[in-house]
Amino acid sequence: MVESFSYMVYFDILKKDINSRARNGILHTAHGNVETPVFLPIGTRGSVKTVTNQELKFWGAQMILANTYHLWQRPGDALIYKAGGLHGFMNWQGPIFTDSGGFQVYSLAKTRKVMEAGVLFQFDMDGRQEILSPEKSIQIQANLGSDTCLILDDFPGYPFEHSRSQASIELTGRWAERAIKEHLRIKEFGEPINPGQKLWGIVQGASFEDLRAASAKQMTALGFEGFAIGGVAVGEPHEDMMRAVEFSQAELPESAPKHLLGVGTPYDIIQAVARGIDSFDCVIPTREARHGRLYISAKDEEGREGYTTLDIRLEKFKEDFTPLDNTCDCYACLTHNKAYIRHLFAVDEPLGIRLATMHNLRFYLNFMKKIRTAIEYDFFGKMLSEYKQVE
RNA sequence: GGGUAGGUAGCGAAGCGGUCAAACGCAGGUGACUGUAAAUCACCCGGCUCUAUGCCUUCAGAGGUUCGAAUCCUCUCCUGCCCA
Repeated sequence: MVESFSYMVYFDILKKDINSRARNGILHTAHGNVETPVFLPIGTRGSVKTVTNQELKFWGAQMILANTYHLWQRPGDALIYKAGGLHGFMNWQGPIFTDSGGFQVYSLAKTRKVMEAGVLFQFDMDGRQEILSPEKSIQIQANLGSDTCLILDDFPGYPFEHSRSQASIELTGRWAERAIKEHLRIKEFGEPINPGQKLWGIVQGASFEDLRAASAKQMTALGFEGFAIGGVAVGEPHEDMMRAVEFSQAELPESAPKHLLGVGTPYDIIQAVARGIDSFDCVIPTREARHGRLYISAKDEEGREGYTTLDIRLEKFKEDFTPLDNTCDCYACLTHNKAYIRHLFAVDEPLGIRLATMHNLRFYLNFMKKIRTAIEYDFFGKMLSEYKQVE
């Protein structure tokens, strides 16, 4: 877009790890700074399920992710625009990242049709059909006023096939050009709610080196202000995901901020940080919390720090009056014990999933803080080599 | 003492002559969940094993009828309710 554009304008790299591509940075947005590497809790429909903005902020959430497709369907971007954009509507003062609806092209594959013009969706709420085009996605995101928005993209599920993935990067590339034009048109002639909104490109190409490289080069050439790596965490092995990250990031500007879409487990995250990823979003901590799965710190036989999970619904916790995680400083751990939280799940008390959600989010947010600290004080290499899921 | 309704897998509860190891719910268990159609979903839940259109032991107990019984008959035990 702008030839002289410098990522330094809004992304500062403060520190680089000596032994890996991990780095600490600050992303400057119209709604404040974000320390990276960062994890974005997901608030698909304008709410991080069961939790308040005040709580999120208190626990250390810096930026949240919302969804174009779902907010478009209900309550509609026109209404959100009137409310002062998503920031005003949900009264979240911090930065917001919006997904383009591209993920729904994948997750709602049964009820949509991909065409060159865009994607024809049949809304699950009322059955009406609408086309989400690359331009439409940008218009909606402009009305939402997110700080970082994404191009509409297309990607296949797993297992990967070269020809299908090639078609996806080509289509995504054509859509990317249309998205940029629309983004610039709105900035120049429209009345965007957030003039500081940045549009990021998305690299696709599954785990194929040539496709990831081609896609990354194309996105870079198009001059995006940041890059997301997509099409991962669709069922492929962890190693394939890391290959996708490596192949993509190898052809992206080092100084640009990079987001890994939809990832992941703590292990996926730390491995991706080591490969140069600056931000993440994932439903794991929130969704799994509602399903009773809690992430807690744990050490292996050798005393190395990692994490494990537990299912709080199990009968074995019926009389366990100890905290979920005695190294955790979340409200749930400081105030309640396993037996009580298990009871709340057993009788379907909403407080159960709320406590579980706050714990998992706090766990993830603390985990990212540990990563930032490790990079800052030069022990990221040690942390990286030791941190994994222990049974 | 008389009458009446019942006794089914851990619990509740269907079934009322074959297609019944027995619906369904709960409890219990296992597994999923990665840019949220997910406070959800799948599977297991008498025993054995080659996990199967397989075998064994079950529907209070005993004994019958029948080719065949959780289902019908007789007696016994137990429980709720009503009458004395």
